[in-house]
Amino acid sequence: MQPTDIDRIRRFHRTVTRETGVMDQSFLGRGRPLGAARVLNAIGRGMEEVGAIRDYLGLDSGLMSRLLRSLEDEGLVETHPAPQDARRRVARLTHKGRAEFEAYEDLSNTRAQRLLDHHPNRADLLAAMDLIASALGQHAVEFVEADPRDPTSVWCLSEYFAELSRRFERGFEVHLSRDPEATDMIAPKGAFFVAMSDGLPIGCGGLKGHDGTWGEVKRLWVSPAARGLKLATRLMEVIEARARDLGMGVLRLDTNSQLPEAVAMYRRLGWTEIERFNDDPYPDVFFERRL
Amino acid sequence: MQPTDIDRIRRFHRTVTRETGVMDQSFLGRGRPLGAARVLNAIGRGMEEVGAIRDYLGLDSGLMSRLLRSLEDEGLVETHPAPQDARRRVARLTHKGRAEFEAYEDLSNTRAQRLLDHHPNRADLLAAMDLIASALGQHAVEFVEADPRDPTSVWCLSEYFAELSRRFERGFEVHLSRDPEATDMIAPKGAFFVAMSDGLPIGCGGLKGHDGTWGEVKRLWVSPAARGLKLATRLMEVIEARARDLGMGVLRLDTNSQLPEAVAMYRRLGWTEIERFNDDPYPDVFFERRL
DNA sequence: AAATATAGCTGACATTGGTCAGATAAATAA
DNA sequence: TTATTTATCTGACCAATGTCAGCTATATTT
Repeated sequence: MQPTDIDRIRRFHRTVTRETGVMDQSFLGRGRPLGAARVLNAIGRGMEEVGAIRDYLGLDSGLMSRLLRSLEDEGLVETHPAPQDARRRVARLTHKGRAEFEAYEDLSNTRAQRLLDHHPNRADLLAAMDLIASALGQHAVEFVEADPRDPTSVWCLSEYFAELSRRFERGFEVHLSRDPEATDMIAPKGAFFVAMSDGLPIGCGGLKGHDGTWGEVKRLWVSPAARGLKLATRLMEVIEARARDLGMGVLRLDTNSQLPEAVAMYRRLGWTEIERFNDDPYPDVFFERRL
Repeated sequence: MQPTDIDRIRRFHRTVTRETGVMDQSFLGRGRPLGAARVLNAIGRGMEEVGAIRDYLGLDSGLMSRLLRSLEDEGLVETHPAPQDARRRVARLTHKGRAEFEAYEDLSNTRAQRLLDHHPNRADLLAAMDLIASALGQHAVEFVEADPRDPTSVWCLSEYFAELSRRFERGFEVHLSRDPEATDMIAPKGAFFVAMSDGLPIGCGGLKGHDGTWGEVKRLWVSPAARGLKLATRLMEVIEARARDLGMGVLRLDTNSQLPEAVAMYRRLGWTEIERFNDDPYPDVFFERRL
């Protein structure tokens, strides 16, 4: 009897649920209830505001307060009133708390590493994980504004260029293309956005400002693992919204007929094809959209 | 900054943990604590013996007993002493319990279906899930003896034949090959095993008995998603153990040089290459092993 | 300034999950 | 037969989690 698609997903779910149970058990080994460990983790991962942690973990305010108190009693966490608003509090790890956080991290990392070591095909396994994480996390994607020179942005851009050089018949060399100056994609002239899914970059897009009169969409990239989830469309919405905020009246972009899914998307989103508006050697299709 | 392999696994883990949390929440929506829902689920999925359920869910005997009692009070479950051993008890769903179980199943199925509907590439997504589930569940694989004519066995065999016809230059047609009579792969003459991972078949292997004097390994197949995890080796161990139990003094098998990983495995396991011992048109490599 | 809203804390309480030491009844060994 | 082992159940207990109403201090609105 052939397993149905649903059977396969359910089996996946069962396996993975068991796995997270094992992980939780190993966390308990550090002598702290799971709730407290989760709060410690959230703080260690950079969440500072008590309210933000509460929302992220879905905790009742009373429970949150008590967990925080127990971490303070252990000497792992310090809380202070937020400078701008003394009703709110920010939590920070002490030295000891940082060490404890790292111990939990080690548990997770070791487990991840062992999985990797026991699998014959890392690349496929990781690609599978990226694909699933993107599919499951598609509603939790955050569009973060970033400096295009940040390491994360640079990584996205390098993936983007690598993809172009794979897909263009004649290859792609970024120095031959009109490489927008980073400062043109930074406020107040423009902007650059990275799509983050659970802390991992899975897409990016830039808005290059042209003397305040018009803007250009550049460097729109979505990780292969996240394609088909309408992420590019959502990135475009973010970029257009920003262009409107910056008072731009028109947006343009260039692309290439060797990227047919991109061309199709711009058409679908209501962009109109126009004449060539630059002398970049790579693009051969040009679009415009009035805001 | 490039995400490391560990980053990618951890992100996967976070996403999937959130997902299971959501699932658990939706289970709570039926007004029953998670523990009780899990027991109901185990029974619905065919686990009957109280002890087996307890082991599967990792519950303390006292807690198990109380959860079972609460399900009985709700009229969802009936327990009876086991016929062979009246100390043990078997639990069965009542009509009402069956309906409640189905309601939980619907929740899971609906969620799975929605994921499927929202993804552009079902085949890749499912393959990714199979790959990960096999990697994570590799230590929980069960080798179940089955009739080779069972639907599950038939499905494995059809996958096996499909693979052969893809990989053999001249294709493969089962009726041209020496198709062992199913009864030769059933006790007491032989055996057929299916490797089950969380309820899904991911591999199989048969032992064909030849008049009690010697045995032949047939139909050794491992699902593509589970390759590289030494599953074939473990299947071979199970088959050899059974051959010994059946008093066979020697095992033989035939294979094909177009399946180099299989040939390499037999060599690695200490099998010795021998002369052709049958007139099957497909194999061109023959092995033997004394027990 | 007074009223209102917000963020977090505290105490009281219920539920759930988990543990343990017997109790009971049936099976098995001596 | 009697003693021992096994499978489950019961009662007592505890820690963790979750919920709620009210409290305090600060910010915001009127």
